[in-house]
Amino acid sequence: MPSAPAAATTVPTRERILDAAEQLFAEASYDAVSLRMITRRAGVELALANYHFGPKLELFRAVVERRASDLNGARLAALEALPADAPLEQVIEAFSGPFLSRSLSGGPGWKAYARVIAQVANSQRWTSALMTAYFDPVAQAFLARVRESLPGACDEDIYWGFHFLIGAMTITFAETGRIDVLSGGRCASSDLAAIHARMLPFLAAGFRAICGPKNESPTRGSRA
Amino acid sequence: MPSAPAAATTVPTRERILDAAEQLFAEASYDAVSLRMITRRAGVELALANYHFGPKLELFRAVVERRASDLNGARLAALEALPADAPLEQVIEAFSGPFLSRSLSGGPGWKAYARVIAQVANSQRWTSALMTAYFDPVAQAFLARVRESLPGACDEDIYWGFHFLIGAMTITFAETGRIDVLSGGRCASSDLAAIHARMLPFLAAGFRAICGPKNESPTRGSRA
DNA sequence: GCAAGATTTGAACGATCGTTCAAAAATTAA
DNA sequence: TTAATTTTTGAACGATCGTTCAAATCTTGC
Repeated sequence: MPSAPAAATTVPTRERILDAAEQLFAEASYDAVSLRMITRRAGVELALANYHFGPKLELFRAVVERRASDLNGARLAALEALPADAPLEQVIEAFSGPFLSRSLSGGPGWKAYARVIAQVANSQRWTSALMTAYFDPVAQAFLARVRESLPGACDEDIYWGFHFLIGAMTITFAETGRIDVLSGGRCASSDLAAIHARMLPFLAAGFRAICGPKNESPTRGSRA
Repeated sequence: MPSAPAAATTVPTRERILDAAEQLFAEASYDAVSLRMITRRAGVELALANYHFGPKLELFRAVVERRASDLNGARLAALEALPADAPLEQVIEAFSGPFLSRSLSGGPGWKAYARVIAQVANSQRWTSALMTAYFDPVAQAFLARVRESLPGACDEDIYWGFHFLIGAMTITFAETGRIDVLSGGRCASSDLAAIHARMLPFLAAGFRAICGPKNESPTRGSRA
């Protein structure tokens, strides 16, 4: 850093470990990935993982943390750039767009990161320790904007709408490949363009359906 | 089975192992659960897991398989019981209802099973081996009914709608507890009644939004 | 050049993993 | 009752796990 980026700049050990861990944690669960697999892929000695990050859990946390601030910043900027009367579609786009575009064209690191986050978001194991710490503030900012664009909606409906939204986004970023099999190849998990064209209308319509100003009375007689 | 259910019928070893495995696989990932943890909870010797199920992967598969046929049967029955012109909401209900009701009031076994399936559905690891084998046939039957209730919709839109639906259902059954934290306790992951009241309208509206007979041209000028 | 600090190495620790196996116990069939 | 079969036991196998540590190496400040 002081003076010599002359030759091909070598990637620092810390980042090499993070890159390898990110890739492997994207492909398998936390427990299925060993520190030896990570350091082997990074091309460094096993003990360096502990030297730079401490216990394994801290390394995983560091993987989640590394790109979180950039993602959160982009999301917040997109939310703040919205006009005061932005329609729901634009609000959702401000939340999902930064993640989608990074996963689509941010390089293999972001692609892997998106899958790691999908794994984190779908397991109760990481909810309090990771999701709450790194993603809830932005989620709250997003929900505040959703509230503005759905006047009259009650908070609970909005929270549940957000819950379904996170589920749809999560399985999308997880890229399980099930839709590829199910559709006989007509759809591809990796086709983020197809996703982008459909996810927004789907989620916005869903939100509006449950956040309408008057829900039918829950004690309504009809049982169907 | 032959003649003597006289005293308190003891649970066969095979099922005790399956029950313990189901509980533990619901709480943690496949790799985080060891055969020793399973047999310890089941109160049997370690070697019995291998004796009855073979390798660990086969035990996991057996856990998934055990309740699959009952669930699939209930789903297919609900689909076939629909009138020919059933609206989309009823079709989705026929698919989600049997799972929701079992998770809600089918006992702790079904509750755990729902979380295991959520885990399976969200990881590419199990897609081909488990999801395709046990759940794709019913999914195809469901999609056929969806197609009928959305005349004019193209297949790709329906597949992507199903994809988002599975994502929303998956994160719901996973019960990560994130919505509990995010909402400050106003919503509960385990409140399946609240879910049931909102998931159907949300998903049906989403389907209709992307399966409309005419999508707006993707090259439409407006960039918002 | 030389001392001080940061980084890397290589090996080892105890623990736990999935799996295997021969012998004991329980069950079934005759 | 005996013989055949199924089920259970208890112990061990080699392998891999996360973590630790002292020594070696590299980097930095003087």
